[in-house]
Amino acid sequence: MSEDAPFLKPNEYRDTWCGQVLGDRVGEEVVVSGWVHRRRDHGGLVFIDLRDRTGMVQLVFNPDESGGSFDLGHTLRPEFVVSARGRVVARDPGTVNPEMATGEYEIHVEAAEILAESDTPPFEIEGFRSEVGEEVRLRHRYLDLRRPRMQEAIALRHRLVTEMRSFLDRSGFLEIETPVLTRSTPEGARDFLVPSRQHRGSFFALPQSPQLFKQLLMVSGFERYFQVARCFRDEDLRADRQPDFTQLDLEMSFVGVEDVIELNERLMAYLLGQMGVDAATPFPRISWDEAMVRFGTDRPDMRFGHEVVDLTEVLRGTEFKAFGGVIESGGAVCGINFGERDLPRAQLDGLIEEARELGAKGLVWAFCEDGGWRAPIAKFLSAEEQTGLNEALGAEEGDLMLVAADEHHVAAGILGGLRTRLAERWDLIPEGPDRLVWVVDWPMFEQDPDTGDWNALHHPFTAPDGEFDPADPGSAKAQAYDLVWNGVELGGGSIRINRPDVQRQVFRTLGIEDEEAEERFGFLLEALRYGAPPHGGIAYGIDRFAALLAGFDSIRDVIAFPKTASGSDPLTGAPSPVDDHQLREVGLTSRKQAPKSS
RNA sequence: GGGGGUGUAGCUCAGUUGGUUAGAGCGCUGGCCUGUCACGCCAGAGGCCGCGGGUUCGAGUCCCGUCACUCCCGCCA
Repeated sequence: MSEDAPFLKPNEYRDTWCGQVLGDRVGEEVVVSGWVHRRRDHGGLVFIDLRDRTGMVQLVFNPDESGGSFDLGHTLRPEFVVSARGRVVARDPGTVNPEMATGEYEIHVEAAEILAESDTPPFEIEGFRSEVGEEVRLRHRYLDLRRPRMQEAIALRHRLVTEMRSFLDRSGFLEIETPVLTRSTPEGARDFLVPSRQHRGSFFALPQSPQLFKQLLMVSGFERYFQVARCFRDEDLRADRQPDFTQLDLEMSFVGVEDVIELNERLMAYLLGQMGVDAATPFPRISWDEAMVRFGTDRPDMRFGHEVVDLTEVLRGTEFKAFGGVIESGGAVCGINFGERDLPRAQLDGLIEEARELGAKGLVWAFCEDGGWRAPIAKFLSAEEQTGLNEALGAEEGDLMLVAADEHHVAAGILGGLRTRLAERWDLIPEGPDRLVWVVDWPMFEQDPDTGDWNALHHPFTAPDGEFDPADPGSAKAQAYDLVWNGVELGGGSIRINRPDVQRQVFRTLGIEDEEAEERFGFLLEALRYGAPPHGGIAYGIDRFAALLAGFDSIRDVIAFPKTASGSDPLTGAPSPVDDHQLREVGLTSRKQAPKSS
């Protein structure tokens, strides 16, 4: 493991960590304890790899030196918990194991004791031959977590959080806890509900974030707050989404966008430095509008090009109906040049299928050939259009272009989605530093195309940039910012509204009338009447942060006890039915009896 | 809620056109082995082919349903 071994006060079980059996201990008598990692029984000689948190060391059971403990050596099995006393010896040159940190040394056992036996584990703690399925790992998570890779990931997460606390402490932030049992404020994600026994028929909700409480703490005058906060959202899961997850939440008073960004840029530079990440600083900024146009997403991966190009003007008036029709009805045609690439027809068809999964009605592929297009639809496009498209996309001989037509944001979104998916498959990401980027100048609202309702793009407490004109919500910009790391949304925040009249105005725009706002958020509106300072902050996804640092695709690998994609825990069997007595106490009846588990 | 993938021994997987007694590697158990380190050699045990139904003389294989895991879309202020 990379971390140094912790201080050890010798006791009956150990005076030395396994990973610390090195040259300076040769000739000494040591006591070590740990788990049997592997056993190599030669009959007259038994080798045991003993593992603890710090690493591994080889024990040798030898009839000349081990005495009565020699027979015990034969009975050891994987994952037995063993304590052994013996002498540290430098191995003969021919028997050194260069793969092992302690491979030049070994312990010649003089006495040993089995502290606990183990059933045969359902899978090898460190399988070299294949990766064990995730369901089995989660079912026996306590064994999965014994694997050095998992121990490192959990330790890395600890170091990340420790450095966060350290930096913020030095910067004058106070860590303050906020309630987990709180009030449901049904905005955004679905709430997890907890029935109240003392107030039958009423419910607590688990917080989706500490948003409102941290604003209240600013009203209270703490000025700088942070929290490593557990958050809960009852939505479907993904590789990067769990129903309960952890945020680094922070908030500051008497600040504007620049102040929050400045502090967080220093925080991130410090953390990345501590964690050994090579990242370019300062972090560039891109407006939300520009990100959507150039990359088709609000979380652009800036490590590589192949940006979205608007081809609408090149194709205005085209004979090809699939493009011309879309343009006439106000839509756009967008394309990406993916560079020189030779793909069989089947893979090109596969791309069309992937585009459909992303919501495309269709996708056109084309190769630049002899200055024109080689494509199934080439015959519908004039020579001028073909050369114009190649020029707009900067296409050279042999380049593959993918083109989609739809409303502009839809077409750009599809291509941006393909760009992200193809980045790794086609090795589009060059070697080089990581790219963190601030996405700024977010719109305050987006309009639901079906209902015409306005929804908050960030959240309803985000301060507008400048004076807010309720008559024109569509053009209002927010003082909001997201930090995006290699295309992953790492965190986001905003300056908050600190005036009750503005807050009411925003609620009204969102269709929350004064009476309803009073009912749901009255405590916040009231607090804002008692001298709320200008304030703003940000929240980071700690699980995602740790997963990126550890090189895992799924945040489950940096969470000790995560849930499966269907939101259950194979280890404990949660969620589970509860008996009628428990339900009666909280005044509930179950409409549907869940099947008894196990 | 929708789509894709997977489900066969403890683990990772193979299993042909529907055809005899379902295989491999690892692990496990027993035996042998004094320098191994993914030890080696010999022998052995181990199966509800996810579950339910159907087609068929015959189903791991085909059909229908269902469950679990996984990835994606929707959803995630």
